[in-house]
Amino acid sequence: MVKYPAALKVFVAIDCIIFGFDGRDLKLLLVKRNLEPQKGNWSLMGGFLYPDEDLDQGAGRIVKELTGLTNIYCEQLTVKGDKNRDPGARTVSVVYFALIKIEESDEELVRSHNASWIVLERRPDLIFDHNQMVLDAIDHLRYKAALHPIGFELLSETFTIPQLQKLYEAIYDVPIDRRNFSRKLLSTSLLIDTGMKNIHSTTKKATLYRLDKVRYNEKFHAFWNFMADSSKS
Amino acid sequence: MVKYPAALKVFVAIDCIIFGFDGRDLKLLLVKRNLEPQKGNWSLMGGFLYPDEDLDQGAGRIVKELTGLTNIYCEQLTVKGDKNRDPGARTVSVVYFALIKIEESDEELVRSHNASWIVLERRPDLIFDHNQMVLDAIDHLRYKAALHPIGFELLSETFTIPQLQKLYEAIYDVPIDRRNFSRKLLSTSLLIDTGMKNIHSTTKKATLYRLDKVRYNEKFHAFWNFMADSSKS
DNA sequence: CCAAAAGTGTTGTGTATACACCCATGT
DNA sequence: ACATGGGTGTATACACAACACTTTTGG
Repeated sequence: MVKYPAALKVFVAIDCIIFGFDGRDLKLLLVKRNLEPQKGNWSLMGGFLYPDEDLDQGAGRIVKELTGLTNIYCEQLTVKGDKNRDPGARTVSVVYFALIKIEESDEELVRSHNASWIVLERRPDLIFDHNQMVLDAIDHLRYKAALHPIGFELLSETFTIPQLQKLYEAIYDVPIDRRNFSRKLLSTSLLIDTGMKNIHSTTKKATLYRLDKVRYNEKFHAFWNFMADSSKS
Repeated sequence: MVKYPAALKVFVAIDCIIFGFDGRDLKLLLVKRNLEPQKGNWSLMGGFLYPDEDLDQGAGRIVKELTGLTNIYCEQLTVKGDKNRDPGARTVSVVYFALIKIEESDEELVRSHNASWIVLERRPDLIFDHNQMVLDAIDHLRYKAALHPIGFELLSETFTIPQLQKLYEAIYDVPIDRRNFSRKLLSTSLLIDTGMKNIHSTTKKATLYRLDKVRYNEKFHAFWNFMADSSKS
């Protein structure tokens, strides 16, 4: 048994960037802090890593605590460890990237944590280096959604192609040709026609599809070449 | 000033996966440990994060200590923090991914650390979760090299197109058509003809190119669509 | 009947692939 | 001269972008 020098120990935090989509805008789930430090300011949902949990477990715990959801899309994004990033103490923060379906999250729970869904472009200034974390996450979302079919994680179980298109237009902030988009999506064979129509429409009712989960898992790792260009590592 | 509970502190290590290419094989720079724990077994080069350094600085320090090199391609890959990953103590390890030009590394220094360049496919079993880290890194290399021109980081300042091709064939373990490869590379306008030829060849001498660093930096983030498919996150 | 949104078709352009052919070099 | 490897050309298929047209629905 070897002893490591205890002076090297640091705090390990986990911060979660939680994206949602309401049909028009991309949103972030942010917390208005009601305890020190930085009480009253906005931040990402986070917490310290517990001694008895793995990193992914910790992220799952934090997301569940805020939204009530368990089986969501959640992946590790980066680690931030600048020596002065948290003025309270040397802290290394593992940043997680989560995509959830807003309407499945527990409103009650969200409110009780003093959190809200905030439109991405209208987000407030965040504490510490959380602003940079969000910028990293937006880059990552654009990068990843261009190559892998993760967009579905932000929509409900059934969705229409026009809804999906609005999502991609929100992610990349560009208009997309309706006809080419539709054809490309249908050719992925990831969509299953439910036979139902979107009854909420006031004009022609769009077809409701659901995701073919088997094909989704098979095809997830294959490149998609979906959006022609994006940015960032 | 707020106090965080000190019991939550953990060790933060940095482990570096260092890739090289010798013209035929992809290689890893691995260390045969000469101190406990796991003395005599192979591992990645690593160390603890110092209290007065940022994470990227720590990775730079560790790579420099082993190779003597400073301005190399080095990016954060993942964080591993399974609660039992290091039996000595709860440790979170930040894994870095580095690409270096083998011939520029300091042989003396490498030897003095009990390290060697080992052909990727013939690597020994590594300690802790280092095997998984290497697998992650190979995936990442394939993924990234398919989209961004990082291959150049593994070749010398001047290189020939056939050399570059051998590198990509090693990365993806597939044969590539010489003519299409050449055309695709030349069309990137990342290559500058040095006017020199590879004098080591025994047949027709290939043209030596060097990287257009300005264009490289401009184009780095644009997708490349280089290899048709790869795998992984 | 008309406006607005959904669905389907066509066509041109560019990019990737699969080939064939010529050139330079050392033995 | 010939074997080996480097360099250039071309035809085909396929994917993508830019378009026009038809259908459904509520008012």
